[in-house]
This record gives sequence, structure tokens and C-alpha cells, in this order.
Amino acid sequence: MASTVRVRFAPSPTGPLHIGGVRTALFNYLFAKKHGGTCILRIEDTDQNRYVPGAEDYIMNALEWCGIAFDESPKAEGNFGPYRQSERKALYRECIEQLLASGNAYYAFDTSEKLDFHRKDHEKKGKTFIYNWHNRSKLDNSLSMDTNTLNERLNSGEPYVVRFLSPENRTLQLTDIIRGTIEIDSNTLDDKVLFKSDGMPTYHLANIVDDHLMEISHVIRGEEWLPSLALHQLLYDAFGWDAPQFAHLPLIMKPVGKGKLSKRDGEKGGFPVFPLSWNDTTGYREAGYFPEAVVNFLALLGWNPGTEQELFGMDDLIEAFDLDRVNRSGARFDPDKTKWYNHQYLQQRSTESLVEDFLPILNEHEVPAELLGSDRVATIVDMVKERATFVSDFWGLSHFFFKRPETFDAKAVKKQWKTDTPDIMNRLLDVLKETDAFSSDTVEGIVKAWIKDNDFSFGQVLAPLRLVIVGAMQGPHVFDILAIIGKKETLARIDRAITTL
RNA sequence: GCUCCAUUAGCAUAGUGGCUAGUGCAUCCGACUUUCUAUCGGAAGACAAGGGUUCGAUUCCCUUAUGGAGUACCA
Repeated sequence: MASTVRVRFAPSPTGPLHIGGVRTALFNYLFAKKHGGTCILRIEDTDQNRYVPGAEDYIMNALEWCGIAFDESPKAEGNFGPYRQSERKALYRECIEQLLASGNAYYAFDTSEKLDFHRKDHEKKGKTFIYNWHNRSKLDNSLSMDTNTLNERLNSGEPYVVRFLSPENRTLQLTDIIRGTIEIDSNTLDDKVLFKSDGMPTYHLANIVDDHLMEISHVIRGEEWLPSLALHQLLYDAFGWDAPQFAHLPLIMKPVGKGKLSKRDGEKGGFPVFPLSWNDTTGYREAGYFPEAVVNFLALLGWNPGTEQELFGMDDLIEAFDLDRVNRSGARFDPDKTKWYNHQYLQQRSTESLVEDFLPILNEHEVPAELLGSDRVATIVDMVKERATFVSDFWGLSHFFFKRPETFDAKAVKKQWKTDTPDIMNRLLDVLKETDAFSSDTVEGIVKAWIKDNDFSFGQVLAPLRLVIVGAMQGPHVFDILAIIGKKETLARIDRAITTL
């Protein structure tokens, strides 16, 4: 059993994949790997109107960036191809004929306008129009006409769709791995369109046919499909096929307010909702997130290990993942938590790789090459990374190592720069000039001793010193900064501040 | 409206028919650093409501409320 697991992620190329989709792909991937199974990518491009060029590549690139790999996909076909539904049209045609022949489906000629009218009309009366047992005989379909008329209309080239004939008076027992048994009264179901007038199948038909033909064992998809489960089960029955097992994942909800997470929430809240940038919207990658962080927080959206562990690499996730531990209720998306994850992963990164990522930023700021020795940059990175969430935070946390402060924080100046400060700084300058060894410890020892000897308070000296060196009241230990920028630069900054402040 | 799903602190969640309901993020306070958005320590904060079942329910059942999804020739 364990070796026959075959799952699939089946996105529709109608735009960039949002993180909910990535999460679905991730859960499929984890489940497959956990059970030594196969993970398939199938492109569901049956809607010609909504097809967006580039979306398919985007999906593959995004998933690849996350480290989600497929054993079979349009790029690497296995024995069940093609892996794009638009290339499988003939298959659906055959299958719909089978359903028509067995009496499980029928032709319908009702126009969209007519159906819209019925829906609006019912709505006005506070009712819902459902195309099914209680009105299908009154509508324009093959159930309400004789064979001759049907053939005539079919041959005349009049557009038609094929609908599923939902059974009457049956209580369906559906099973979902996450939710258990669900009972549905078949009379509440409608006769869904299976085959569109443009010659393409709808999602429902194509999905069932492909999952069967591709020998999918477990369908793991979003909760928005739960209401369709009855139809899908009925379709498997109509074909006489064994249905796979189903698991419906909880939706990802907005950080605040009602409803599911949308692109707009990201714009409002200032966080990405797409893995990679798409047109003018920024993706997680471009915002500076590490793929490990994205995967980690996505995994914990709707699933938890039942332990207090929060940090999981992909291998840990494969090990720990289990469909039984997926939640039933919607998972609220928390942008703060995603930052927390990135902070965690940034701390775990090697200094070398952080330096490598930081160097281009340093160059953008036109830092002179002699300040960019890899040891020097590494020391600085180690010093500031603790308070960084993204590599892009480094510059703000360390610019004073590379450039003299151009401005001084006005509030800090007001608070720290007293009338006697220039005099104290001048005297400090003299002390510093005398010292040749400029290591952090030595300078700290000398300066502190000098402060005591002169009956100054630490705040009187150290606070303005930080201000002068950094430009604001922030940054690592002052004496560490001094040691790195060196004696000459230290003296120059103090000197300049005395004259300009 | 109808169908289905859900409901533990501000948020995400763990957990149990009976010991002070655990954890993380956020919040507040303290310490450190005579800087801090970091780190460390501490605090506050929850079983939606009402009925049952039971010796006993946050845990099982029902009702209500609230939230979510679907209700397309979209997926």
C-alpha cells in the first residue's frame, strides 16, 4: 500500500500561483515523499478564456524555488502523459461518450442567457435555481425530446453541453481523510456540466478522468472542493472506477477580518502572497525570504506536528508530516510569524553565504573596495545579523562601518549633545590619539579609566561618542565599532562632529 | 436563501470524560547593553452560548450564534 502512493498537484495556469497553492503542492509533496510515493504535476488548462501565458512557467519556477520537485510533469513526462489537459482532449471525448451511452449523462441545449434568466428569476423569489431532477424534464435537453429531434439538433451544429444525470433520493456517504464521513442527500445536487460547448471538458470531468488514468491514490486539495466531492464520487461510480482517497485542506484566511487570503490583503498589509514576483507584485523571494522559511511557515499553516517543534527543514517535514494532523478549520495567515521564521533561518545561515548576499548591496552603496575585505565584512555581519530579519536589513544596521554618518538623529542630538560635550569630545580625542593599540578591549579600558579619573559619567561620554560614530543611538557595542573602523576613522568622525554639531 | 465544513487567549495551535488547560507569535513589565527594533527573565490572557448524557464534560450528543466554503459552459 505504502509503495503505491501517487499524488498530484493540479494547478490551473490562470496567473501566478499564490501561497495557498504552494501549500497544497507542499502537502502533496510531503505526503508522497513520506510514503515513498510519486508526486505529479498536471496542468489543468481546460479554460481557454482564462489561460495566461507564462503562468505555467511561473508555477514550475515557484515550486522549484521552494524545493518541491515532481517525479512526473509536463517537463519530465512519465508513463501517464500528456500532463497538460489541453493535450488530452481525445481522452475526455471518449469518456463522455461512455457516460452518454450508459445513461449517466445527457445533452443539453439551454443557452447561458436562458439559464441566467432562470437563476435571476429564482433569486428574486428567494429561491435557488438548481438544474436537476425537479426541473430537468422541463428544460431543453435530450431527456425531454425524442431521438430524432435530438439527432437533428446535434447534426445541425447547434451548440450543446453534456450534463451529469444526478441520481435521486440517495444518501451518499463520502469519506474524507481529514474530516471523516460526510453525508449528502443526492437531491440537493445539480446536474453539473461535464462537457462544454467549446469541446473542452469541465474541471470535474477532466479531473476524474485524469486522476483515474494517472492512477492517483490520494487527492489532496483545497477545501473549496469539498462541495464537489459528491459529484466526483458519483462520477467514479458511473465510470465503474475505484475512487482515490480524498483529503481537503483548510483554507488560508486573511490576517485580519473575514474571508480567505487574497492578493489585496498582501498589498494592504505589506506582505507578499506570491512566492515569486509577478509583474509589479513582489514575491517572497524578491522580498528577501529564504525558501526554507516559506516552506516552514506554509507547512505549519493548517498542520502541526503535535509537538512543540516549530523549525522544520524539508527532510524534517517529510519525516513528521501526516494527513491525520491536518486541521479542519481555516488557518489564519500571520505575516509576523513569517518574519519570525525568516529571522530564525537567517541566524542559521553561514556567515559566508550572508556575506555573499550582502556584498552586492554594499557595492550599490559604493563602498570603497578596501573596506570590503571578506574577513571585515564577515565580522560585521556576525555582529549585526542577530537583529536582522532579511539580508536587506544589514545595510541599515551596519552602514556606519562603511560610511561616515551623513546626518545625525535630531532627537538624539538634542538629548545627548550638551553645551559641554564638544569640550569633552575634544579631550577624548587627545586620549585616543595617544593610544596605539586599537582593539575593542584596550580602547574600552583606556576610555573608561579616563572617564573615572575625570569624574565624568559614562552617559556623558559614551552616549555622544556613539552618536558621533554611528549617527544615531543604535548599533553594536561602541568599542567594537571603534576597533573595526580603526583609529584614523574614529578620530576623524569625532573631529568632524565637534565642528559640525 | 440552500448544501457542506468549522469554533481552545489578540493570532496560530497542543491536549484531556475528573490533578494549577501546554507552546509559539503579538502585548505589557523587568534585566542586560550606561544604544536598540536584538537577547534573557517574568506577567497577563482561552475551552462561543444554552441544553442534555454522566458521579463528573473544554472533551460525547442536540440546538443556537458566529465564521468559512460552494451554489458558473472557472478552476
